[in-house]
Amino acid sequence: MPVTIKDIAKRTGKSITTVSRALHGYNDVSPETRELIVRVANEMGYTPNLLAQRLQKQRTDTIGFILPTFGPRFSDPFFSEFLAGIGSSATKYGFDILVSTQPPGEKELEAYRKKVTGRQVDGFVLVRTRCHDPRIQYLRETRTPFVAFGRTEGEIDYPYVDEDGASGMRLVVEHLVRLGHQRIAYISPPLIFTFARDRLRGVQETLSDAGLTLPDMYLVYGDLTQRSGKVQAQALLDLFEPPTAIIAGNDLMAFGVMSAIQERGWKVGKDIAVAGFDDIPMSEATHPPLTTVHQPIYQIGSLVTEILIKIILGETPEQTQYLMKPRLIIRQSCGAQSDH
Amino acid sequence: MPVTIKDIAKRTGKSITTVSRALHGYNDVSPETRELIVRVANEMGYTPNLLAQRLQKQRTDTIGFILPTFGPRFSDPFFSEFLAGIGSSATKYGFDILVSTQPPGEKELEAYRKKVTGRQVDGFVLVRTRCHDPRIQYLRETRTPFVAFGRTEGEIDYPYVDEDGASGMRLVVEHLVRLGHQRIAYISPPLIFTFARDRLRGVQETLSDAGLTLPDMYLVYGDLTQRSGKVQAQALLDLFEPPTAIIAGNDLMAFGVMSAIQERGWKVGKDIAVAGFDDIPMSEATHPPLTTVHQPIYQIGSLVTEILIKIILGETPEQTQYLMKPRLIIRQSCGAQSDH
DNA sequence: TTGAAAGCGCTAACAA
DNA sequence: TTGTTAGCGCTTTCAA
Repeated sequence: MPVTIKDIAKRTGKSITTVSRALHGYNDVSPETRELIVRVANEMGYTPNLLAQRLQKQRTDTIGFILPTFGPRFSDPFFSEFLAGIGSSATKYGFDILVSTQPPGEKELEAYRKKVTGRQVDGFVLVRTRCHDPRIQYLRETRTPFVAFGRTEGEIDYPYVDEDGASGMRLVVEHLVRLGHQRIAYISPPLIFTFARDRLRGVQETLSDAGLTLPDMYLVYGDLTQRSGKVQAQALLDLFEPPTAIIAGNDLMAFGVMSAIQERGWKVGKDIAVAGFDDIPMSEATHPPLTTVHQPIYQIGSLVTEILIKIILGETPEQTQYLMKPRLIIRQSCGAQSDH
Repeated sequence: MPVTIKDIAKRTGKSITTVSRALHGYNDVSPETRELIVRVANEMGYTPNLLAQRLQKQRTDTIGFILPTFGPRFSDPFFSEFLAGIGSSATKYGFDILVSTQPPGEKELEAYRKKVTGRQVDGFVLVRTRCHDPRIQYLRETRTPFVAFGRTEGEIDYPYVDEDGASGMRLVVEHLVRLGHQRIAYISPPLIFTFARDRLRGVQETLSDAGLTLPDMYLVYGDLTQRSGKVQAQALLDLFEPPTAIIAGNDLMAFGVMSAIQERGWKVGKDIAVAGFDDIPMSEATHPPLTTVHQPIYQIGSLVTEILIKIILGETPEQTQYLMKPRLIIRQSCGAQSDH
């Protein structure tokens, strides 16, 4: 049986109230009493029942995070790293993380609703925002605190952290153009995601600034997995006039592109250039190492969570919308030598 | 303000008790009363306060999972997939998952203790068990339900699911020996992990059964990351008599090995064979696709959680210790053609 | 400086 | 079939 303040009260001959106050370090308890109570509490191995504490306080010190899983082979390294980032801030502020898994769709909102109305969490961290995101709408309506990694379309005002995907792609395209590429293809993630539209826009605009275009046959779509990157790349390579460079909307797909190329006996970075986006740890260990746009996922997870917690605590964060400037990591997959 | 049963009681003119009973579908409530209460509850948008419910029930319907993070670039895809597996079972039984992050070490046990004594969780899912695992000792002492993915050393009896790593490595080594390899090197994960010892044992025993050995210079250690796989492989390739095959203790390190080989202009699967362990999704998309041992991470996560929940619910699972038989996935990184 | 008492929202034993 | 009452473990007003 776990120790309660009642047990401590009995043991010390003090009242429950006094015990509670002593344990919280209030100054309306005599030093001797406090000393006694604290000592006994330690001896008995007391730790507060957080459920009771929270019921009383009407605050859970818990943030919610719902993983958008897509079935068994769901292993985007993104989420491990992001979760680690959330965890670092949560721990720092003594918050817990309540995680559940739920594929986007009908029942998704239900999962959020249950946690909100069940008063299980004080707020949410959102990822993979969509252009029209029902989650954001719902959380705003219910005035539930949340911070998102990613933006939506339209003029809705809410706290977010995002990386400027358009600028990121600008760096990539400019790099390729500088290397002399004219026929550049792009494998885009599904356009329901806002980041996908941003990145596509970045590709198109930069291409057009350089006097080039992204013809329809060079624009294909993948589902963010390596497998789809490979499949789409195969189609691109089968074209009568295949591209000389392929940009993938994320690193995972870029890996697929590389293996499609290598399967034909061609050399990545020599016969054909490949670039990705995200700079997941694995991208420096591929052959050749992947040129990509760095995205500090851990730091973003950590920042998002910190903002959220401040909002929950009623502090007003000095800034609630961050648009991070991306950085191009030049490795060897585009043929250029690394700069450092 | 959220709706409580008190509000419903007031509105319907019934007592709090009756409302509670009607909402739970007890049969000692008249049909009309029940119908009325349920209707009003829906109208008012009632959902129970889970905190209160749990405080009363003395059960949290929550399982704990502590991620062993190792700093910013923590993105082992293993955890995403495993967590998705946990989530699938948890959702099925209406359980929540409380996640926190904590690197192994001094404060690790503290993290478990806080959740246990704070009565925040009903039990734990453990991963990456170590040969002598303080977490298991602690949870057993406090009689906290838990199920582990992985075993420990010694004769401690507890519920676990594990894959037979020794048999897995046997399949790999036999495959390589069959292909004619005599000089086989092995990059082992840190031996504090039980799975690392199992896999090493499997390599050594099978080698010795085949009349071969694993000389000291062919046994090196990595930390499970691609980077370390690469570094260790470079050392192996620099040997006066380099191995003709390199087995990595996990897929991530195997990727590192492949890129070390390719960096020298050699061909994986032709000049030198490479094998991994885990069969993470990415391993079929590398170039060449990686021969490895399949580990159904999602299913294991799901099974572990299901067993745990049954234990928590007081049911006696028919079986609490699973040792899964591994399956070799032959792709092209060892030079053999895929079977299917 | 201390304690009695109320209440957070809920469940359940008991009585009516 | 229904309501009264107590209590889960805690915090906090209020009065002493």
